[in-house]
Amino acid sequence: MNDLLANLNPQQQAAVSAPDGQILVLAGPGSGKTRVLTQRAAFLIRERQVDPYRLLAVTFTNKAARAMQERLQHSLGSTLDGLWLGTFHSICARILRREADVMPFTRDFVIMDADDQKSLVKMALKEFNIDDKIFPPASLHSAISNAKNNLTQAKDFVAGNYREEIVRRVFERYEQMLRTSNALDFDDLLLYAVRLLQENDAVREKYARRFYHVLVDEFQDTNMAQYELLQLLSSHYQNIFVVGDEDQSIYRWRGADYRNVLRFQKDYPAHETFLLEQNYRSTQNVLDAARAVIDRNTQRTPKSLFSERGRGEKIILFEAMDDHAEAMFAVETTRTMMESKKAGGGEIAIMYRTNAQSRLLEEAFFQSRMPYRLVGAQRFYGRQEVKDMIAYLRTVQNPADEVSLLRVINLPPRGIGDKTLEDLRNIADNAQLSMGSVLLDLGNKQGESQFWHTFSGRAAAALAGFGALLVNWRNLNQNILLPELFEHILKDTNYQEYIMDASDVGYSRWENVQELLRMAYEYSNSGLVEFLENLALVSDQDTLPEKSDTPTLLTLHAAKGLEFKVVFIVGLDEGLLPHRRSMDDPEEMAEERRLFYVGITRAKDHLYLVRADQRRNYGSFDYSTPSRFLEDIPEKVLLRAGVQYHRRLTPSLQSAIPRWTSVPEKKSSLRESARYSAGMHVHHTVLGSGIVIQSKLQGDDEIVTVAFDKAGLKKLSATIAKLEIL
DNA sequence: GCGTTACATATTTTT
DNA sequence: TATGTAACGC
Repeated sequence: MNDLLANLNPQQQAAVSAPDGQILVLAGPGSGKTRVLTQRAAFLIRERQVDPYRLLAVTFTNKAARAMQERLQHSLGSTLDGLWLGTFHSICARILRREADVMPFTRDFVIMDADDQKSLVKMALKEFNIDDKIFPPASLHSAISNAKNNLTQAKDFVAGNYREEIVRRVFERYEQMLRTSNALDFDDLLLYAVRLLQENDAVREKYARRFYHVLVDEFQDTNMAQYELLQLLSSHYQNIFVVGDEDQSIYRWRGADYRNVLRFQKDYPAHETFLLEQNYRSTQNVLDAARAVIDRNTQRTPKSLFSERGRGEKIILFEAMDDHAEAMFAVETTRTMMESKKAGGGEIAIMYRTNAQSRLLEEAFFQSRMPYRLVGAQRFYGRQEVKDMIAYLRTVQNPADEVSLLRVINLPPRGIGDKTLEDLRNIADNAQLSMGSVLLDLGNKQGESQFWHTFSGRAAAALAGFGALLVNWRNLNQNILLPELFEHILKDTNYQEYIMDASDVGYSRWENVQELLRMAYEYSNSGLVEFLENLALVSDQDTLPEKSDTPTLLTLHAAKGLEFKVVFIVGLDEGLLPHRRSMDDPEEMAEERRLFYVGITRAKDHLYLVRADQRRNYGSFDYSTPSRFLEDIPEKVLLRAGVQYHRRLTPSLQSAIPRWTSVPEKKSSLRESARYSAGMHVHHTVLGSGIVIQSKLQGDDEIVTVAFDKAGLKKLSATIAKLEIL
């Protein structure tokens, strides 16, 4: 019967075939977590004859949802008709659109993204004349978001001090603006869904009786609203299967609370816990380091990860002279590994704490003339031109959406300035209508509109002109396919002309617009509502090229869920990792530790931990000290290299540490006679001064790689080139 | 409405 | 340091 269980270890099998009820699977990194979740779904469908229709599977990312869908299809080969599988947000959006009748918005509500949310907060601040220096919009928004994640609505928000009173007022106005715009923000999707299920017995029963089994991925990252949602949806049958790892919770700042794992255990005394401790990814050395780091966190379920892959290579701890040398080391070592076929480019990743750190790495790649892939940063959906077009589409779907309307109403410039907008705003307010409704009225009736004469002649004409466009697009939307509507908008607005200036920036902008248009073609069969929802709920992460043969640069956050044969973690200095902003809060410090843990456990075979003794901060050069996390890694799994000042270590310890070295993987051929070592400052009569990146012995010669200040990177033979050690 | 300049600001960003 | 944004002047 059980080819479903065939390739699973006993722990995994037990979890997959666990009885009904509440099941908690705590799965270490690389222990086959996703596999267990997928097989559990397959098992329920095939072995327990659960109709897919009665199954709900929830993930955090679209990527994870898609992966699960594909695997499930693969292992069942049958149809998954009726199965609900999606992200928390998409599932909530689905429920809310279905039940919109009883909600304070209509079925075709739009979803506000992070930028829109920020705009709304700014608009509220402006209205209230609040100084955005004293109350930064970002901090107010995060206060609002936190409240919502904890299921507090504006009307329930109680202010305990002056600051909170400001928050309360902005919150209220923000909420009002969302309502009049017929819009929900990300947090609302969860919040309203939970409220609906809590307050409306009929609706709750409908869903709870449908979902015989609920399955959840990345459970440690759930916030309070998500936890409640799961409880409500599984409230009838109480069959809930959650998979997670407290040690990989790195989204606390977004409301994620790994203590939901503890709450689960408390809320469901009859639950069963399964621990997945066998790691199929990393060598034992990597796991030992990871464990040493994470063991210092409390409030977690102790796990002892083990691997049958053997000890493996030691972990290289490279201390560079400065941040340039750090980048150079990572890139040069990458090159060496690729050239010697130790690893393909696609199997190598360089990870860092902050996006800003990618710059030096990119420069180093550029200098070495090597291609690389940068994850994150350039966000397609964040591009001005993409946002413009989305705003047009959103205005067509929902003219009440003020953020979008204001974005496009004078774009390209069509003579609707601030003064006109102010009038429009007042007239709309007086008539108790949205600005969009007034525009539509003007567009429809032109001079006959009751509003026409409330504006000056020019303004009325300009507004009516745009209103007419909007009316037309809305009609088109009823009658033609989405991509055609899109093309009409482009044509009517001369948008191409507007963004296509002579520069190549203009051209790439136009390309982005066309890419969006291509995506619209894929929605020919569904429509505008679906297209917009997807744009809001699908991130750039999902559009990343899956496979590549070039090394990857990415933040530690972006690395979660991935694995690479070779991993570099750079910037292992106090202030960077752990980040300086986490210093005064133990919870945040614990999260920095988990972040490091996540990074370490991405490595299959080779792990390089890299830091720099001196790095450029904003303006100035600063000395830095090694990350405190490095101290926890047992010396026996480490191989140290690079310059070592060890200001933090006692003299006795210093002598215990081998002082050396050169390129680690060549250590067998290393001889005492190596004159140069990484980090040394050297001078060459022709090439000038520079820093030694690496040095390896080759026969009787020594090949030294030097990064020259002016001449760039050179490989030199020590017997021929005269290199003076400074 | 647009381009310039001065100025503040600099963590992570699943949806 | 460098980057993005706000305010200013044309």
